[in-house]
Amino acid sequence: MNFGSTGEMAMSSVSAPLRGDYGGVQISLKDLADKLNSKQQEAVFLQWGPSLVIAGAGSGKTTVLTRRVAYLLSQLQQAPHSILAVTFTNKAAAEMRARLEKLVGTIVAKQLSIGTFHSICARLLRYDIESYISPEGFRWKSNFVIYDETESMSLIKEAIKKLNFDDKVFIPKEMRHAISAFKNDGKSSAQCARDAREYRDLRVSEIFTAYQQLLAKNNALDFDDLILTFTNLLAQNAEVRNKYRNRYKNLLVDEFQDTNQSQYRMIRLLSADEPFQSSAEERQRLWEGRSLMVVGDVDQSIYSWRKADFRIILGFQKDFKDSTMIKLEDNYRSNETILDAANSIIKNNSERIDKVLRCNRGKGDKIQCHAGSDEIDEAFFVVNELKRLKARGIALKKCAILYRTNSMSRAIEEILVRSHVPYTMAGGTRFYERAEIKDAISYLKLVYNGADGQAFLRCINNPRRGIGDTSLEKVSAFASQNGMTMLEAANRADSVGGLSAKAAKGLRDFALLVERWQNMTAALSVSDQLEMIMKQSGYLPKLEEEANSSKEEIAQDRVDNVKELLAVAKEFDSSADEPTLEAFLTRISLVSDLDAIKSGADAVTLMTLHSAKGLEFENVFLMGLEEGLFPHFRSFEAVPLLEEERRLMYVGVTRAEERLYLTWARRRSSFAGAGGTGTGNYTLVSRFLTEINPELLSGFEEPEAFYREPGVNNNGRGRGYEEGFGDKRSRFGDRENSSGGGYGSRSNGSGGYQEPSGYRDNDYSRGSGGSSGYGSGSSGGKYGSTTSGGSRYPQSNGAGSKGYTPAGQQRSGSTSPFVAGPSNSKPGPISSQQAKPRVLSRKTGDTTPQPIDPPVRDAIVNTNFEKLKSGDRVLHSKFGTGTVTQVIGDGDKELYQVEFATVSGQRVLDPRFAKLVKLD
DNA sequence: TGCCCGCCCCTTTTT
DNA sequence: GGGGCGGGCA
Repeated sequence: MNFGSTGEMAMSSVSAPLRGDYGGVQISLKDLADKLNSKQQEAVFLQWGPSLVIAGAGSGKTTVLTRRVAYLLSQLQQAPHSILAVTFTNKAAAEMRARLEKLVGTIVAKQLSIGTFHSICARLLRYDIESYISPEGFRWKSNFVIYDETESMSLIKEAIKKLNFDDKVFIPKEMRHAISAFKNDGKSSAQCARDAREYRDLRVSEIFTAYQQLLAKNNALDFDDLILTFTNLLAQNAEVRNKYRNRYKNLLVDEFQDTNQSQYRMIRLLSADEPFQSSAEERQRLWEGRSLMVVGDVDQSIYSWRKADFRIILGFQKDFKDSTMIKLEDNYRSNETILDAANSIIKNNSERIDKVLRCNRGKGDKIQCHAGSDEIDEAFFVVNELKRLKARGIALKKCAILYRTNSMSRAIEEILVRSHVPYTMAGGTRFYERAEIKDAISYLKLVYNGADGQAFLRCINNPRRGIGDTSLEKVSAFASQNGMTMLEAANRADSVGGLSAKAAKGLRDFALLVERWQNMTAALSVSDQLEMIMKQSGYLPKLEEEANSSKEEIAQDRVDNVKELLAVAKEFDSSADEPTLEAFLTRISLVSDLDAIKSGADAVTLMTLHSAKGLEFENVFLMGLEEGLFPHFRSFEAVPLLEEERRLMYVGVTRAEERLYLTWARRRSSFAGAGGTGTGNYTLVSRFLTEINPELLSGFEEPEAFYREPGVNNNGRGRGYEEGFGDKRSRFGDRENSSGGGYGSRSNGSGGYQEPSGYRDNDYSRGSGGSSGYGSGSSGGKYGSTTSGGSRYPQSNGAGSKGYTPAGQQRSGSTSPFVAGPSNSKPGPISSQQAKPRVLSRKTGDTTPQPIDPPVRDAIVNTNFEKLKSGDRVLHSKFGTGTVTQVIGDGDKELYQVEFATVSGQRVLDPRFAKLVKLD
């Protein structure tokens, strides 16, 4: 494949549509080309036909896409409704729309179809799904609902149960995953049944079929169905296919590297008749008046777990023979240091399109690295750097904290809250996943689609209507016997045998209530409906009563959340183009919390690396750079998985414009982290960090050297954290210079510290012994990797990583000058115990110079805990809320006596260690 | 029917 | 270490 050529410019000339069709957008070529480089211009000014734009990180991809749309409108005189732009997230869609509004005006922009694959498919299916019959013979009605993971999971369970399969053998979660994978590959259950060769495959296909049947029965689709169903519909129904083909003559697809087979098939079906076999002339005729532009970057493909397949992008030119390829390699986002780091990381991957990011900016600061002693310490480092940046006049909203897994947000959040640094977070406890929100939405879903059994079950006895599981089973059986929905069966509760009078009445009353709401749908706005339903159902009164009577604050939160949903509905009523219940439910089903990030307030942004794709920040903190966490231990199994992790690292690094911080914790106490079995595992720094040219880094040493730091660190940290970068750099530079011989004297001067490379060794052996650490050795174990022996590294990391060796193996312990350390630490066999005395010695006020871990925490904790006074209300992570009853001591040694409602008696807490958050 | 206890699994990443 | 779910008991 020749990725070097840029191909032909045009396939044909413009054929002008009727005047006015294109909304009268007039933008001159000069304006369209303004500030674009030649490659960008080339992409914007392409004529008809298919094209592939390889757009490196920060290469102005979104600008090209929006200008391209403007060009289609103004120069190729395309009608706004002929343009379909597909993005990967709702947020990206919103941003593209906003930028287009500025470019071509609100009225025209409103007529453009911009959205995610899911939202576009959901919208189009509303019109045409009734003409669709699935390969299994199932049908849906236009008022289908979209099932989220939980709802789809209960259907999976139901399917397994219905088939009398053992859910220990066919684990629902695995089944759901398998079915999702099939769907993303474009496979129906009928196809799976045909393809099945083994017993298990066949059973899985049966579960798949049963699941689809249940979905149809509930008139529901899951996320994957949205795309697959629409794609199948296009393939199946020529009339529908032609309708959309004639309408959407100009397709643009962003983040094309994250497209899966099902999505790609949809694009092909929409774009032009199979161009694969035809002659060049035929193809030219087919593409006359049509265009397709896909934009992507293989190096940023991070969704293979969702069956995204970046090989699609590699094969695009084969599938679309006449496609033009343009590479955008000029990066306008990051400084040279950051780009060099990004390039040095990604070059370790084998499967890529050759591409180099060229820098258009200055060198910039070195990348700041920091090893925290644990995740709290790591978080403190980040927060203190944030504060320092802020003090230098840098707005918090220009900063982002990125991490591999959502669970990592807890530590940093805690410190942010405690330090009064405002933040916004994507993900975490999701609003739409809260029980009360799902309850409220279920009521709406049931009103909208009476067939929705999941919604029915969620609402029927909530609030209590005296209808228990036994009664519901009878209703359910009656419903399926008579081909009814649960709601219909409830309406005929009298005919259902064996119900108590109370249950029967409850069911009937409920059915009537829902019916009444259904009749009022057309007359009321969404928010009015929701408000009415919440009141008349007794749901909101119940919550309010709980909030009033219960001492739990959570009860009040529930009320507030429902009111928040009401506010969302009100906002929707006033802003949506089509403020219908249907549109509201569709939107709610497809939003993610990523979309909710506010850009107004000055707050630091917290999100996962995945969520960060497509965004940019002046200052980026990348946390948790530890083997097992990032790269995640699940990726150790195979090279392609590891390469995806590396791409994720590449994405993270290239988010930064000016400053990049890379941090990790030498010990992580969360359950996850190093993939261990629980508390306090020692970690290894991520291999990705070692892949970066050391000259670009400040504060990073090869792992075995970490533990020689004490002398240096004491000096440095004695001066606290309120110093500039320059200081730090020189400090580390110092150490670099002295590496080789200077440690001996240094250690004497500082009292030294037990060389701990041994305990790391020891930690390994514990790890491989199976009790802790990752790669627990057992091949069948949940966390078992392909790791063998004492090495925690997979055997398969040959693909480009620089032969990284764990520190403990490189240096086997006793050659270090530190071994002959202070008298209070014994040389010789090193046990894991020795990790602990470091902390203990601190507490006893030992005057010997401190090892590296505690001073970090202390230096920061001392200066940052919040001064409390008697009467203050505080929140403790474990004991809940309480009131300060007494302040003991003063200054940095203040202790607080706190009375907690949940814990009998009072407790004296040291604010330096206890996590106390003042409640305002 | 509702509550409580104990167990199990969890922590990739998202539409 | 914790949350969610299921089973058993009041």
